[in-house]
Parts: sequence; structure tokens; C-alpha cells
Amino acid sequence: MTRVLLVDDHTLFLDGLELLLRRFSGQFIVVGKINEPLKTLEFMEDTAVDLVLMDIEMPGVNGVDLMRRILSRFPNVKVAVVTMHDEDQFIQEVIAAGGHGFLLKSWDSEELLHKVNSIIKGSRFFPGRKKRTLQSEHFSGRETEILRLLAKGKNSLEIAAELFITINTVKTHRRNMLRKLKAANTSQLLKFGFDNNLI
Amino acid sequence: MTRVLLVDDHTLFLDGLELLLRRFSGQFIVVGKINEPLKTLEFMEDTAVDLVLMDIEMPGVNGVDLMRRILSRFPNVKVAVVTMHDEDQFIQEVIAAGGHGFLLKSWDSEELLHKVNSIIKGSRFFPGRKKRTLQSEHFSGRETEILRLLAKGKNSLEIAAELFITINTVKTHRRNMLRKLKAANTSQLLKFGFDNNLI
DNA sequence: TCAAAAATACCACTTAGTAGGTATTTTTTG
DNA sequence: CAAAAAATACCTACTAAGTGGTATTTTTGA
Repeated sequence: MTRVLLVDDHTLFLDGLELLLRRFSGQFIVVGKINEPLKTLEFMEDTAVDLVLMDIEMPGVNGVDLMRRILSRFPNVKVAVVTMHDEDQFIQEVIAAGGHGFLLKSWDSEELLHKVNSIIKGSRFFPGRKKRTLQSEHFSGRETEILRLLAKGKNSLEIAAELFITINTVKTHRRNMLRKLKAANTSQLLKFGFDNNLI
Repeated sequence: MTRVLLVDDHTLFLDGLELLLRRFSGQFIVVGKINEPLKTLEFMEDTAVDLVLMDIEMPGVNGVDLMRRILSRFPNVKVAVVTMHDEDQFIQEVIAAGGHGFLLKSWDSEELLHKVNSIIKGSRFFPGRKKRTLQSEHFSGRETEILRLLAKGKNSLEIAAELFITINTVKTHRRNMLRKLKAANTSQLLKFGFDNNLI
């Protein structure tokens, strides 16, 4: 069981994330939802917490600084940022502050749960530099899109359905990616994607 | 072209890594090999460097501290540790110091080159917690071994040859992993592996 | 505006992966 | 030591991936 503390000035976010965590797997208990970030440390003195999910852009509070203070007083707690914007500057600061992850509110539930789970198990997650949004010098926009769906475990037929194109087109895109990378199979393609933060 | 500076008290390592970088792709130039870590900053004042590959356990020098000083004076330089031991403690310190990667001397050339390349492009690499060496609560030792080879893009036949077993056995192990993870295909398996630092 | 790149699509064929079943030997562990 | 887990192996059948070729339409960029 993982005891989770949510910190955000938006009540909507607090409720949404709580619902999400409760819906999937009974692994999480939300032990607190904090609306006023400055009361975070105070709360944690009284209540044991395993994971803090916090926004970073909150009025009147320096998110990174708060994270640093949490980690310094509770070194065994994992702290991850969940935010709207993936600005390079912030990511670097969170890394430097010793945070355990940088998650985006724009991700789908499955993805978010997945990352949170991995963080609990000791991994860290930080998006790569902005490049990943663009076409990675190797792949076109459509190709990158298909690569991401492949990484989610979808097969060609499922991808075709999701993108409203035929399986023939998906196969052509896959073939082109393999050719560009001189890869022999999808595994090599995925490795490239993961290593280069395309996924 | 990436200008690389190597820092290690072991001359053997310096020469070996230089050879490795020169052999693969003409993308790297080793602009310096430093035997006395304390002279690193002095060297960098005179010579432009894009990437520093340094050991972390060196006599008379705090590697993490040196890294911190390099990054503070040259914020655009990428600094990665290449070391023998993947102690959790060190990894955390390097992350906190803002390092760009934690690479192991025990890796094969291909792997090392791969990571270095990705670091140049803006990624960061840190091994997960020790669990990854053991059987990850999900997979047995043999299964994890096969998962790693899959992630390198090998197919069942190639894996069989490498492990001196038949393709039937490889297929059985793959099937068992898919079953344990309730995964439908190898891509989902690889995603799990990457997310959990098994690869 | 014109050429290049990207996205779309189809066919035929070969190879590899996935699914189900079963079984033996070896290793680990209580 | 005995039971459980892991590693090994083979069979059949079906499905998905990969390969090669070709071609049209749309978008992009110089």
C-alpha cells in the first residue's frame, strides 16, 4: 500500500488525481490533499507519506524549493511533479532538486499510473529535451506517432483503427522507420525510441 | 563533432575509452585525457569540451564534488560518470549533482556508445535501484537475461545461439514472460523492461 | 511554382512471434 | 529431504511482422 499526498492549488486536479488513483488498483491511499502548498511540511510531520505528487507552478510558492525542503526533511519520501507544462528549465531544476519524476497532466490515465507505479519501485522519470515533440531528425510526425503507439503495445491493426488509416499504411510507415534506422525488428526501433525520449 | 574529455586515474581506462570512441563513428574527438583529476578545471579553461566522461572513485578526489564544480563553471558541458560499481548511494549523488549519466565499465562497447550518443542528444541515464540485477519480483534470472537480449533487438534464434539453448526454450521463456505480465506482445514487454530499468 | 518529402494504399510472399499443450531435468528453498 | 520454482525441450496451429515492389495524393519548403 502506497500512501499518497497530493499538493496543488487547483482543487479540480486534487479530486481528479484522487479518483484516478482510487479507480486503478487498490494500491494507493490518498492520505491527504493539500490546497495550500505552504502547509505541506506541517501536514507531513503528522501523517506518514510514501509519495508526494505536486504541481510546480503555484501562486506564491516556489515549487522546486518546496520539493527540496520535503526531500531534505523526509529523505525516504518520493516526490514527483505533475504539471501542465514541460519546460526544459523546470525539468532541469527538478532533477537538480533530487525529484523522482516529472509527469505531465496531458498524459492519459494509463500512462500516468504506469509512471507512478515505476517511481514507487525506484525508477525516475524525466522527459528529454524538447526535440522529442518534433520529428527527431530521423522520423516524420506520423512515424513518431506510430512509434509511440507501438511502444504502448498496439499492433498494426489497432494503430490503423486509432489513426483512421488502413493497415497497409501503418505497415509502410513501420517499414520506413526500420529502413531509416537500419533496424531488423520493432524491438530495435523501440530501444531507439526509449533511449531518445521519443516515447 | 563532439569534443570529449576523459578523466580517470587509471591510464588503462583512458586509453581504452579513447580507442572505443575513435573506433566507432567519426563523431567523437578526444581532446584530452586527464590523469590527475584536480587539473580538470584548469584544462577546461583552455580547451573547449562538449562532454566529460569521468570516473567517480579516484584517490584524493571527491568525484561528485568535481562534477559539481565542472557543471557550475561550464553549464553547457555534459558530464557523465563511467565507473565500475553501481552503488545506489553514488547514483543518487550524481543525480543530485546534475550529472547527465551513470555508465558502467562492465557494459559492452555497443551499449556504452549508445548511451553516450543519447546523452549528447540530451537524454540522461541512471541505473535504477539494485533490484534490476535480481529478478524483479516478476521475472526469473533467465527470463530477465532474455528480456535484455530482446531489447538489443535479437530474435529468438539469435538468443538461443547466444545462450546455448534451443529456440524452443527461448520461446517458452518469452511466453512465460508475456503470461506473467498479461502482455500481448513483445513491445509491451519491452516497455515494462525500460520503465522498470531492467534493460 | 515546382520539386521533394510525407502520407496514403494495395498485393504477394517469407519469416518470426504468439498460443496451447505437455514433459523432463535441474536448482532453489523451506 | 521433499516440494516448489526454474530451466530445458518438443509439437502443432494460427497470427502478426517483415520484405519487396509500386503508385497516388497531399503537404512542405526553397
